Amino acid sequence: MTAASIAKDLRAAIRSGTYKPGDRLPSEAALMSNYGVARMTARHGLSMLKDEGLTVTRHGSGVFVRAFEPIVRDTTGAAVGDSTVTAETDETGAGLTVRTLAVTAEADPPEKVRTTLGLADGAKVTVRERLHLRERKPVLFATSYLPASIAAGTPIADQEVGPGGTHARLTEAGHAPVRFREDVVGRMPTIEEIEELRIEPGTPVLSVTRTAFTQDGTPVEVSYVVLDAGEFMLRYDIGG
Amino acid sequence: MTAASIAKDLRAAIRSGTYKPGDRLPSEAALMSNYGVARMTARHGLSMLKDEGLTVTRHGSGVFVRAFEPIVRDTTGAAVGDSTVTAETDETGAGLTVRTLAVTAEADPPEKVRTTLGLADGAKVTVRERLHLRERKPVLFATSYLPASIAAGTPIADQEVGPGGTHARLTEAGHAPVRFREDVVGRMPTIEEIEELRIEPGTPVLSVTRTAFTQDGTPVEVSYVVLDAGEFMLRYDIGG
DNA sequence: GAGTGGTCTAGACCACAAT
DNA sequence: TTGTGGTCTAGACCACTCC
Repeated sequence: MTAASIAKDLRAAIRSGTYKPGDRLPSEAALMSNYGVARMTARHGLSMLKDEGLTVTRHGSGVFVRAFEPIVRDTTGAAVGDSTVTAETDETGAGLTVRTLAVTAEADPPEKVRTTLGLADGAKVTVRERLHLRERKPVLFATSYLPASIAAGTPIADQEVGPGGTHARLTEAGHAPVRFREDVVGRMPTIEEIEELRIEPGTPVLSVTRTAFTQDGTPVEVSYVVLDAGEFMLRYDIGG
Repeated sequence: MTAASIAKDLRAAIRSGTYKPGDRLPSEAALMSNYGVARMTARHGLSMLKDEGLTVTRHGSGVFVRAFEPIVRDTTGAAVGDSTVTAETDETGAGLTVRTLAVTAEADPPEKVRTTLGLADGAKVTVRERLHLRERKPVLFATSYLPASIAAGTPIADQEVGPGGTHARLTEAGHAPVRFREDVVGRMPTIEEIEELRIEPGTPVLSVTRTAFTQDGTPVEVSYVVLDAGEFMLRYDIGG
């Protein structure tokens, strides 16, 4: 019962404000003597808080109370900042930087993508991979798939899509996306995501599958977006 | 490095399908002899998988690969099933049961609620607390606040709100909600949420703050919804 | 160098599950 | 009763941070 009770005490202290975001918690050695327990027990108590996302540990330095100052991502997929911003721009109002990692003009789609886009066997897709950074820390990773029959040969298949992003290019090509579906799940990150987004232990990710449709209901883009849940709030405005 | 490598091996085996959802992983004793490590090391390797949400442990029985068969919750807040369903009904198409835990006709609002609803100091709110269950397992907890000036004296302040739920009653009272905002964050559950929703270790929650507005932009309801992320997918259809 | 967290060992006792 | 996971002890060595 002791590891759990250490966690309970510290949790209560954090909630009550005894320890504020950024503050250092007692060291393992301190907990050992305060509670008269073995080191592994003190450690286990602290690790519970880490698993709950309440704390972050810094090797050689200490255990600190975590803060949450989310980036608000609105319905359009843009981060909400000072002014209206669009996705795919270099700098959003929320201090986000977008880095285009890779663009492939023609690739074989994963089966899931092929069926979502309603493509024939053997049809190719254009793939865009992007990483969003907040003050140099990666916070969002997105992979978009578009039918190569639409995207190849347009700026969508280039490293730089130009002003307005892929949606502007799609519109110019007569495939204006007007309807979107976002499916959101929360889960713990994979090892790859932990490395890619440098995710703190105890932090889940939000996994968003976004599909864009034209007026006649044809899907023109499917995107898989993984967001560090410690950095984001998703905002959906419905109706009006 | 051994605990991590045990986790790595098992993770790879799960991903490759060697162990399928529901399968039992090797016991701690088996891992000890297979890898020639101490028990705590084998345990640590297994606990990593648990923290990643890949496995569930059953005391006295074993460690099992986890499944994910999400309930789809659509934009209206209803679970998507066989037919069109509405929130607040007893049985939704997805086999969800709604239990109304408590209804308070007049209560003092938390400060956050008071400002969101734009209430004067001292104004009261009607509070509704509901729990959704999937085959007896609680999966969603919701607390709704409405201005008592609107809700008190109507069926909204009763245990049973009647057909169509609170929104139908609000509409009848001339406060039809037509616009909604949902703010979604992912995080690890609190201890209370773990108990209330019986959440598996390594499972985050989705925390949704839902605000309903009338035609003239007046907020008429704010709801705080906590969903077991191991059970739900949120679906947002935008535009059209 | 002193203090911090990260990992591992070898053993103990307890609680729960299946039989 | 046997095998499983849950918890704890007491000690070791390592890696990182800060002074």
